[in-house]
Amino acid sequence: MLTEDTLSIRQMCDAFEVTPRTLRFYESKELLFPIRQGTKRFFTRRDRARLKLILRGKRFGFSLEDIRQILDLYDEDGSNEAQALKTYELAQARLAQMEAQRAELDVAITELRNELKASEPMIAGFRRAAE
Amino acid sequence: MLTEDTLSIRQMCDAFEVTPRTLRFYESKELLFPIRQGTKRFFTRRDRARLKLILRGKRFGFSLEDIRQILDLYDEDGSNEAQALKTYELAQARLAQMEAQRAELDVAITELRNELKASEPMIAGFRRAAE
DNA sequence: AGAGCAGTTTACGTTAACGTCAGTGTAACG
DNA sequence: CGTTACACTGACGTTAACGTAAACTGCTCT
Repeated sequence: MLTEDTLSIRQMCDAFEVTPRTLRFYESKELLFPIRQGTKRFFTRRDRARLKLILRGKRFGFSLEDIRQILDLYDEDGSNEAQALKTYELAQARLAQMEAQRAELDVAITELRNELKASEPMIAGFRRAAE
Repeated sequence: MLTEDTLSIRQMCDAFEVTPRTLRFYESKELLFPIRQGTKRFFTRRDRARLKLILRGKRFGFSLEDIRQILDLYDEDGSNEAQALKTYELAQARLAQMEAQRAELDVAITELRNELKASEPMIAGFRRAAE
């Protein structure tokens, strides 16, 4: 109970600067698995580790669904071989996706950087379009 | 008239690789102003210039609303230095965002790559065992 | 006249990640 | 026992940028 290494929903919110709604939402999406005593939630250190990774993933712009799948990597439940292999392949696919995304971003950055360096073309471009 | 320098909606779609729905949507959002003859639309060279910028803006990650505002600025008063500056600053801010995003993406890629390296031996073991 | 396009309007559907009530419960404080 | 403080469960609302389906209208060719 109180002596356990768990946090109430409010403590959890304060610790990670998220709303209760967010934590409940993550639970509904099977990203977190707080202990349910009666109706209340108690978040374990495992939940905290997962939330930390969830928030980091979000900062990187990944969807919650992506994150949920990646989280299984960190879970390390090596009990099931087929599952491990599957998550490994998922991670590989995800990595390829990320690298593609980065490549696109690089192109866009380079382009925009050139526009800014030239400074005038883009502005002039908008002028022409509006005449 | 037919001799005018305009394109039908289909010609416009083919030229820019967008759908009719997209062009109608942009018109409803006041990003484009095709001539309406009866019920049909005819896109002028001005529409084409604007669409070109709209698509470029989208590649840079600007929202349609951002783009509309920028285009409108020059509609009302094409020769305002302050407005040009505002556009420039918007682009700069967006570039900074993209660069930050890229940096974070790099970190994520590296981390995920490490995870994959770490689990490779285990996976290899499973593969051998599965033969 | 009929078929067959191309184009049009209207309007509901989609996805993500929660926000925002509304109504109910529970536990502790005074 | 009443009030305050939190927590819980639905469930509808929100934003962006279109997709998609339904039901026309208008032309042209045969």
